[in-house]
Amino acid sequence: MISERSFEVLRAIVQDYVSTREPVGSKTLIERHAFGVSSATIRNDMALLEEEGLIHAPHTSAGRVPTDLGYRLFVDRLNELKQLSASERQAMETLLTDTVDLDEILGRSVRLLSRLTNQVAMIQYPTLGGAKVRSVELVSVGETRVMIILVSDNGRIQQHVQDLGTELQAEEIVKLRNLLDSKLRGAALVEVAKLSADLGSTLSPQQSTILSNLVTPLLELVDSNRQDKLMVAGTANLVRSEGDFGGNISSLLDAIEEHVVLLRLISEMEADHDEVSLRIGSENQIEGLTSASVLVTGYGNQAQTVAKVGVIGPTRMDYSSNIAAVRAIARYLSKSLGA
Amino acid sequence: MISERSFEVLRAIVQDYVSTREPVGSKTLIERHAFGVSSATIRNDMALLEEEGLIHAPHTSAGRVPTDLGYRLFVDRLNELKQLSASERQAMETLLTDTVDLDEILGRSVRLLSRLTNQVAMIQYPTLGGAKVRSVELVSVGETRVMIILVSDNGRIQQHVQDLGTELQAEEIVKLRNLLDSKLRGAALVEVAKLSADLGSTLSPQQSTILSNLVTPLLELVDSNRQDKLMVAGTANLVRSEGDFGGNISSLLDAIEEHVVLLRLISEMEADHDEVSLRIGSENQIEGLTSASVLVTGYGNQAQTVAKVGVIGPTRMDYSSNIAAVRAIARYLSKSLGA
DNA sequence: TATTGGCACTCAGGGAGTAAGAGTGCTAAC
DNA sequence: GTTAGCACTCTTACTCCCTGAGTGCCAATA
Repeated sequence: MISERSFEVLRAIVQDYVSTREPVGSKTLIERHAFGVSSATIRNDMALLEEEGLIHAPHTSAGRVPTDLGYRLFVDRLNELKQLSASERQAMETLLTDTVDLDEILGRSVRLLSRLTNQVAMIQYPTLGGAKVRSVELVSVGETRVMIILVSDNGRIQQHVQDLGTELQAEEIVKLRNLLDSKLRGAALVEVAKLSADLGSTLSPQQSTILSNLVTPLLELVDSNRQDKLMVAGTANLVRSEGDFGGNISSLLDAIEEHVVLLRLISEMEADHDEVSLRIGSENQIEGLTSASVLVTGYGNQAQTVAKVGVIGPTRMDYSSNIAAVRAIARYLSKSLGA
Repeated sequence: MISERSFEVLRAIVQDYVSTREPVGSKTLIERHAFGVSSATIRNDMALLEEEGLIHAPHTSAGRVPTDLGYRLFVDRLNELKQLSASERQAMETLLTDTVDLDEILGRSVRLLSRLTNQVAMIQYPTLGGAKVRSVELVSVGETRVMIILVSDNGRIQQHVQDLGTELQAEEIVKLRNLLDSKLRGAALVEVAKLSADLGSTLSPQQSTILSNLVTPLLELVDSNRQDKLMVAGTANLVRSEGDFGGNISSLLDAIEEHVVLLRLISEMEADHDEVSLRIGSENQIEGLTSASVLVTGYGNQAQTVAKVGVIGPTRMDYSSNIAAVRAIARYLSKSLGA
């Protein structure tokens, strides 16, 4: 419907507004961008864009600001992405070296992402997805307590300490461990619940009650993988762009601290490997996020999306750079986890 | 030096300013508090307080605001602390039930504390202090990687995954585990480094290189307990009281996200069990925190301080309530960890 | 000596009025 | 379809002024 030049005008408006933070008018537009036409022509285009709901004037005598819809169109037609700068690549490389610990990797990654984008960055802990059980371990942890360790083949390790009420002999623990491990090893995590049901046929009544005391937390471990954790960094960036929100930052910060809410949102957003999913402003129905944009992509090992990385910021953000940065971090994370 | 009534005036100023957020003048003061004297007398007292550097007038025709020194004196003479309200007690009770997981306990506690105080709350992960090794475990985690688990007698469990480069037989792992466990079990964490030195005399050269590959991360585990972790909640509260800072919130948020800085600060502050340590405004030399107050107390099991809990907020905060809340949470944490 | 009433003085904050400037929409001409 | 021109609309910043809260000081009082 809208002409090619009109779209170029939209793009210019988005770019200028993002960099200057000020409504952009027809005159400044032709000064900065070499359209071959006069300001009057641009004005006509702008009127059209406004009619389409893509831009909007805060007041009569002001320039125009992109609407959520405008950003959306801009992003959808975004073809060339910014490259990371040399120093940014450098930072990535430094990050890549050493670090084996999952927490460490994720922690460094969020911080880097938030610095790269100047936004709030978040990384979802890898979920088990279609992962399999690599091994189950039981370890005595003093008195009546036992630590259950679940190792899955995506490298994630989870543990839980369970109080069994009665003291166990070392041999008993070994026996139970062997039983659990042999039954569950190699099974998909999804199947663990089913498999655990028909265990313990060969055990004494006492032992089987103990076993059931162990299985319950084990299932919770598996399950806690779905309602998993989130790591966030760079909230200070939010305050810096406070003006871009309606001063509603505190509710936004609340929403961000409520990891549960974010996780739900994130998991709703479909983003396969190397694809980016984006919710702009009012596209988010979640309270507190309606004037923010959420940008995520998936990461994970071996072609299988395991979790999401992304940023949260004002709708007025540099989508192009941010998408590039989020992708880069996602690729890096995938590589790290693949190892 | 200053008279009893003058101090009462200071106290009234602090209280009024904290609750109204506005400089308080002599007239409003006698209206709200029943001093038996006239406003002129109060003015004389105020002049005295100002001379002492305890209060300060933002401008000539405004009321007075407490200085950092004023808050300090107020706090030092604070004798009656506010009680927690019934609903607050209720929240604590609810928190007390169930929950075994350390992360869970700490997580709930920070959130509760931040809600109780309307400030940024923080909890330092329990350090090992004088803790002892309860057991050391080695668990194979696929291919060439091994998980090292260190269980200490304060209930803390730490693990690390180490890539050994070569694949190990199950029996070898058991053997190494037994060796490590027998040597280190019961030892104070501080001694681990020394004890680890004279291990492996009975092993083949190949095995002893593997062993040293295991000991290194083990020592790091012990050591990582010193530069330990921090959990923070309620940063949104900061934004809400933005006006109380010089609009410098973003640098403050940065400082808060830099857990390392906070940890250093916290560890400098001496706060034994049930004692509260407080830095008011400029008493903090750390950049970004100079207009904030940091309030911490210790918590831990068996009469031994293990780590700190506290809040960060504007110097204009309700010290009395906050101290009460921080103490209550600390007591709760101590109780939970004692179990 | 401590307290008080009185009074002149100061100054931030809140309108009201004004001028400048940016930007628009419209129309008529190219 | 594009452009120049123009009248019109608002925001923003600035100035001026006024009001009210609050002070400091002084002389009188108990």
